[in-house]
Amino acid sequence: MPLVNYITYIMDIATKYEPQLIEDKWYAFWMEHKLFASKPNQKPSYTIVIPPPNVTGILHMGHMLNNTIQDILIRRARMMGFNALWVPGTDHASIATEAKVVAMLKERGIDKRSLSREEFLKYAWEWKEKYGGIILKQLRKLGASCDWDRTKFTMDPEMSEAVIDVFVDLYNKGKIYRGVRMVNWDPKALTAVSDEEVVYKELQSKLYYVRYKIEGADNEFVTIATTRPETILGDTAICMHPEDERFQHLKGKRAIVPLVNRSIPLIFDEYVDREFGTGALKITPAHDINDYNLGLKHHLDTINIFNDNGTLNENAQFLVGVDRFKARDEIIPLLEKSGNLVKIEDYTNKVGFSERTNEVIEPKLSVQWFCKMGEMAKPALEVVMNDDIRFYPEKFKNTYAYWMENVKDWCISRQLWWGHRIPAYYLPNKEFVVAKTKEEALEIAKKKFPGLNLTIHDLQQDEDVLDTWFSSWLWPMAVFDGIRHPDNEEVNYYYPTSALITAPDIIFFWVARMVMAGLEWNGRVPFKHVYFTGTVRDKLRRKMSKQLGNSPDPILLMEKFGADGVRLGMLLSSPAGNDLLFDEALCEQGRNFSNKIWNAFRLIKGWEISENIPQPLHSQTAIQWFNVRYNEALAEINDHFDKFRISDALMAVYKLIWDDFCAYFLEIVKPAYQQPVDEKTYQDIVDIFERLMQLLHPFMPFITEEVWHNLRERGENESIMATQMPQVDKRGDVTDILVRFATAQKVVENIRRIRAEKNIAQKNPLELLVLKQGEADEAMDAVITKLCNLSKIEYVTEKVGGTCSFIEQNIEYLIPVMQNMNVEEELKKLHADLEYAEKFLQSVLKKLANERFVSNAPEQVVAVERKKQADAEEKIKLLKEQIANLS
RNA sequence: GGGAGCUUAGCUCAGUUGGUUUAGAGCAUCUGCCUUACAAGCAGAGGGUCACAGGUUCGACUCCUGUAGCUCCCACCA
Repeated sequence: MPLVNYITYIMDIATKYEPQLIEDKWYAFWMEHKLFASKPNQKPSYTIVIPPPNVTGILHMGHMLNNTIQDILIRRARMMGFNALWVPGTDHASIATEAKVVAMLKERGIDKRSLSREEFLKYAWEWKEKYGGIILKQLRKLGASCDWDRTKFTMDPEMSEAVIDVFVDLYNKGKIYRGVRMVNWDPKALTAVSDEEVVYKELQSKLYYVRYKIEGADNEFVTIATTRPETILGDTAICMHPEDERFQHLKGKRAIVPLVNRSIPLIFDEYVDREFGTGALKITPAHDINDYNLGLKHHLDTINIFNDNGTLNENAQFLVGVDRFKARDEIIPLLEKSGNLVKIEDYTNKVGFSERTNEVIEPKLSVQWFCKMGEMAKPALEVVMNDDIRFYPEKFKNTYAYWMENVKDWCISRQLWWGHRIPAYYLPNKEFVVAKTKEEALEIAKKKFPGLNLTIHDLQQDEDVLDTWFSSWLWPMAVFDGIRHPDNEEVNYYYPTSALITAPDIIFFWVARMVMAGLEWNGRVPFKHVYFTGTVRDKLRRKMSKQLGNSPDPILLMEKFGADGVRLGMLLSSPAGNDLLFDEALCEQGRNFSNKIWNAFRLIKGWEISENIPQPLHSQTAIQWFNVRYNEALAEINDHFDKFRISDALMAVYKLIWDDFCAYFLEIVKPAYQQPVDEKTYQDIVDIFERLMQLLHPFMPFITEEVWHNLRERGENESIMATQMPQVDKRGDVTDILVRFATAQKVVENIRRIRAEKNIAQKNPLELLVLKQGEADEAMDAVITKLCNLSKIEYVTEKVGGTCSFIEQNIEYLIPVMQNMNVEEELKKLHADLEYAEKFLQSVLKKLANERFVSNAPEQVVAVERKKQADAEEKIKLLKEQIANLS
């Protein structure tokens, strides 16, 4: 490598911020000093409980967004003087985990069915200890400031006990019952799933027209249309609309089911849509929820033709043992052969899939446990509608209200082994008792049935476990042991939690139920604010998915851009509730920002400090201005946080640092090349930089800690995390300096534009003439002089030839230009300005000429218009003079 | 089928109770710069009849009505 290139190479490395080592170093430091730990104390609490990720889960972009926001809120609260606690943990995720374990067993050549429940659970725990909770480790990389010593798992012994307590309590209150219902059966997971766990997808399918012979009539048929011809084998009626003229003559008759030759009644019900298909509907009460309801109403037989795994059973008589989809294909030729198939049409319909296994849901009649929701929903609805709990964005209140008003009972049993086993114990006489333990169950049973002479061996515990959400809904209380010990110090201190950060798709599964549970067992809401994040999508608006391969690995992203960079990238474009269109370019922007800060830091550290030189006026002015500007931004940022506008808050910090601090402030106070900086200015710069790092810390914890530590001498145990966030200074009206500085900025921009247009390098000094009478603003002039490399600013009363000029605040500024000026271009620009000003004046005059405006609008508004008029007229006058001078 | 929400610059979004010059930001774009913190950078510039059509008002991006398009939620018609 040639020497010159080599030097450039070394310089490049030095100027880049390298997050990897720095991030690991500081995370270890925070852990070592237990800076995330919290215990109840005198300070007010600020609590967040993590939405527990599946114990099987690995970090994806949704987690990144969600947890970044939680960390920001927690870190900020900590610095705002709260005792901040973020409780981490994982969810046992019955179906997902059981599936993983079954898969693991299969790999080892073990069939789940060959194992006893106890044996299986042993493997499951083994799996959990070995592979579970990876996600929590990954969160550390992100910088998550969770109190890790408090990590909870929904199947920890005390958590499980709470779940069982709650079940028993609800049962005793009469809110849990056992019943035969049509449930959503997942034939792959072999369990019922709740309505919320079913997702409907549109499918291209067929509509089969099949005719049924009318009993006792020759050559008379009724034709139905169905998408599931295999269920014909379970038909127990045909239904038509009572007012449908086409079928009046069939009233009271019966039909014959094809193939199985069963005689079934023809019934009439308004449920049937006369327009659809043939107007006749086959009824299979065992395998369709609507048919089931009609069956109840019309007292129909129920014939279950499916096994639990979705194959046909003996009741079907045909195709026994064949899978339901294969049976659909195979029954068609049979129907054709028997002369019952009329025609087949293409048809698009919606089919329910299990969210967990992606298997087509089979409606199935079975005995399940249910939890009554109606009574609990009422108060839970109330607290959201009256803003005891606030939703961000607010629109989700509607969704929530609709669900709560139409809430249905919750199917809480699952036919799995991994989970909280239902504490119901069956007796030899088919009765059951519900109790916390088998021993307690025995006591109750003995009292209830004294004649049975029961022993512990007569009791058989229910084989099912509870829906995973039946433990999740207790999470905000249970992590503080607030179910078993409702009045303990921790739950009294930390509960209700401050904010819940979650995704809107679990508003019913989880959020609503937590509210119910909180009110039921604690009497208070579980959280004050609920912030709903959007869905993370790719830049083409597609959801992140494994199949599309459009989901980046967050760990790799953090290695590439730094955790700080990725955190920033996640947030830069994600207002609450709006989908985040993720693009690596956003992380790049985050990384660039890290680098910008890093270089500002390098700049300052490179200066020599002198106690012997006085503070220049421009530096003094810049410091005065920046402090006011900081205060203004701080107030704005606080306001954004109050409204949970996190990305707006970030943008405000971002601009404060990049635009105000780097682009203006540092450029003003920067000493000339190889010149020292005066002590006073230096100290103020460090102070300002420090306060900026504090403001940014919640968003970018790592780089801010690194810079903060190196700005001054720090003690071994000090951390930016433990500092107090600066507070808004409300004293005095200080907007004057902001206005004056803004004007100075305009002047600077004009001079820079002229330099660019005239191709005059920054190193060549310019003179600035100001056509103004009265006092000069020396402080701002000093700033302008520094930023624009002026040799002097002179106040004049008359125009000078050979100058470029511009107007700011109706003051004319002139710059003598040595080179030949392009008069034509100058004039063109002036004419454009003039045209703009005149058009503007016209619009103002038009308004003022409107008598109704003048008489109706508030005085203030009219005054503003008159001021606009005066200003515009003055500007036009100046522009005309300039044009005259040049012509 | 029912409900909610959205439509502002090329993209993603702000725009607080109607009136602060003729609508803002970030990114992207264009032009010129390797200037001594930073080319992952600096300086400057361009870009929008606020979806459409009406209405209310002295005045509408903002309020009302209708139309079109998009998104989400709920229901689950075979």
